[in-house]
Amino acid sequence: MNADAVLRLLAETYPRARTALAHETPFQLLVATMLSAQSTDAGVNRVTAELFRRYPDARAFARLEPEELESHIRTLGLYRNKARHIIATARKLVEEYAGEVPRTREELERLPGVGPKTANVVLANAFGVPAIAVDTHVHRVANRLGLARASDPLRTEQQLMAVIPEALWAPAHHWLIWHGRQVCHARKPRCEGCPLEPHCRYARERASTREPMIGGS
DNA sequence: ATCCCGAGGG
DNA sequence: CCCTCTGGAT
Repeated sequence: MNADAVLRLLAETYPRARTALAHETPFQLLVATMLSAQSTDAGVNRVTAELFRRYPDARAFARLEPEELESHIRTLGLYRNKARHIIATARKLVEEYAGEVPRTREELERLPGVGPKTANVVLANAFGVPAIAVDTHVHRVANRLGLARASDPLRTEQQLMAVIPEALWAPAHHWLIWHGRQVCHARKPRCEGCPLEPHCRYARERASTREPMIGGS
């Protein structure tokens, strides 16, 4: 593997890759992240622009009826679960945290509809807590590049944090996800034109064996 | 037709 | 561990 090269390329391509969820407060980032499952940033940003204008904070969301929220987020998929969870979380925030978002992983994961991935995104992007959330894409890309080698997401996160300088953890998280979606697909990766191809173990195996051993997920 | 930046529930 | 929820992108 070639961690230095990967990190250098990461720094170069990151500004173009950044597809952050639009938000102005930790609560808004929490909601946007909960909406992002099985959806695109563009789609989420499109609905939250209107949503956050009308319902800017946890207190406003806590008063929402599910049907009302569903009508805003229907195009994002999984809308019933998302609406139910977001409202339940908003109500819990109002009742137990004075409408604010808690800052610990344990408290975040106790909110309805908030799991390890969502908690990590909020911790890293709203509260500056060092973390690299490992999802399907992060895991696959890291494996292919040789930055991490594990079937266990926790182990992968630790390996990534060991290889990547702390200042780059947040960018790396965004970049790995973006790259996994746009370029390094599970099935049909677009290795042609990928700036990492010369450093990528997967690309090498793919070129030589026609059936690479390093897979997705 | 197939896959998805996830969580809850059986 | 496996299933389900959903529309949208490819």
